[in-house]
Amino acid sequence: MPDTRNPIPDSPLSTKRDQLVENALKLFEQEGFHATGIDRVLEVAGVAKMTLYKHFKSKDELILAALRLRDERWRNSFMRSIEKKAKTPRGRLLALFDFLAEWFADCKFAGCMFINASAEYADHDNPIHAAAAEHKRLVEKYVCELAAQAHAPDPAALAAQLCILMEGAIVLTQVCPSENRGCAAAVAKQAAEVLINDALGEQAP
Amino acid sequence: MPDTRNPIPDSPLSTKRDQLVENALKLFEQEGFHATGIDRVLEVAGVAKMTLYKHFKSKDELILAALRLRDERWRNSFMRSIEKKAKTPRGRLLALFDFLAEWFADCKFAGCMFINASAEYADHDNPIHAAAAEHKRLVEKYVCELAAQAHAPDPAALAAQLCILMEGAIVLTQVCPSENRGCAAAVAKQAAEVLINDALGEQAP
DNA sequence: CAACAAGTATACAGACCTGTCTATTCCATT
DNA sequence: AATGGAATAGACAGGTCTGTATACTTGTTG
Repeated sequence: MPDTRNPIPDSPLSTKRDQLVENALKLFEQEGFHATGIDRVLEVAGVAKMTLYKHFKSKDELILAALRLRDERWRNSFMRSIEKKAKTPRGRLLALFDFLAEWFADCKFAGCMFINASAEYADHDNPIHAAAAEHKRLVEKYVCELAAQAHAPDPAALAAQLCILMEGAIVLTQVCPSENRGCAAAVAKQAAEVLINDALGEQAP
Repeated sequence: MPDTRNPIPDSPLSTKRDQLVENALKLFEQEGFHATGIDRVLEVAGVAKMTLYKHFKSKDELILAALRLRDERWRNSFMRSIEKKAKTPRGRLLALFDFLAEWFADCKFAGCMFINASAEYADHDNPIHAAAAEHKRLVEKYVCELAAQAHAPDPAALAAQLCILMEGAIVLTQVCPSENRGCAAAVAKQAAEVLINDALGEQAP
């Protein structure tokens, strides 16, 4: 089998498949899933249609690949950022919301791709919707681990509360981008502080 | 001008226009906006295509009409329910989440139509997106009034926190419908209790 | 009865969509 | 030089979408 990768092996766009997923990800995020046609993806990626259908069975498969890439990247960036921002478990629970603030400040912020996917593919049995649910589950699992490290008496309960705050901040920033909405992350962080104090006790370790 | 309304005047479906908006509302909510074609709406509503385009300039206008109806109905039901559930301002702030729990329990719950609209029409200048933002603004305004009646020192801040909790519960219930997700409203209510106590002081009036 | 407003049925234009097919080119390895 | 895998361009099928045009029916009002 010949090496068909481009001159820089292991570079992010080393294969046609990667180019497709990469550009599909951007377009689906910015424009939506139904609103982004296959032809638009091909045009932006600079790839022929037959190449797409050699790598993916259908548009839905491409969407799933884009969501998988997004999930992997987002959670990696999320966890690395949190762990860099604070060293104590309690500090990290608060840092969740600093991460959100930075994300929202990106001028290309277009909401959470997984929430958007759930909205467009409402059927819960749809693999796309299922992928979105799995992403949220994994995020909550990580937050739950942080809560456990902070010795919360009921880590799952605290994690559930904090995740609800996170999702709420994401949604309000997406729906109401202007107004005083830039501060949704800050508001959520203040609320989180109260909830964390309530769960862990005021004296922070 | 002749009275072309059906025999029962002021009934919910007294005009063809009402039939269109009513059925469009249901379909857009259950299936999504892009995924619901005009023809499907016409079929379900039992109305001819020309009639639709006599009443609405475009599909987007129909979507806007459906969203306006939804906003009016949802907020009415929301406010009436809250005010029935509790008599004290503090109790009403908590009752927000009982309303959500009932909403989520509906087997046809398909998330918040306005969040979904924002996802499908990402451009903030799009009138559909703007209508969604306005809806959220009005909801928050109402919550803010409740917070003021409860004598919160900073009603806007408390309302912002509670609204973030509400949106988070809505989104998580939509994205992760199964699992232990039915309890998102209950988790949010517990968090709200802590936040309300923190804002108002423990002794409830 | 005549006029008119509202709605209907149906066909159609034109665009766009996903997915398939074919014939060709490129290029690395053998 | 020959082989064969990967990608290409481009046409195309078959469907769906929005929106328009036309001709017809119905029922009410004056």
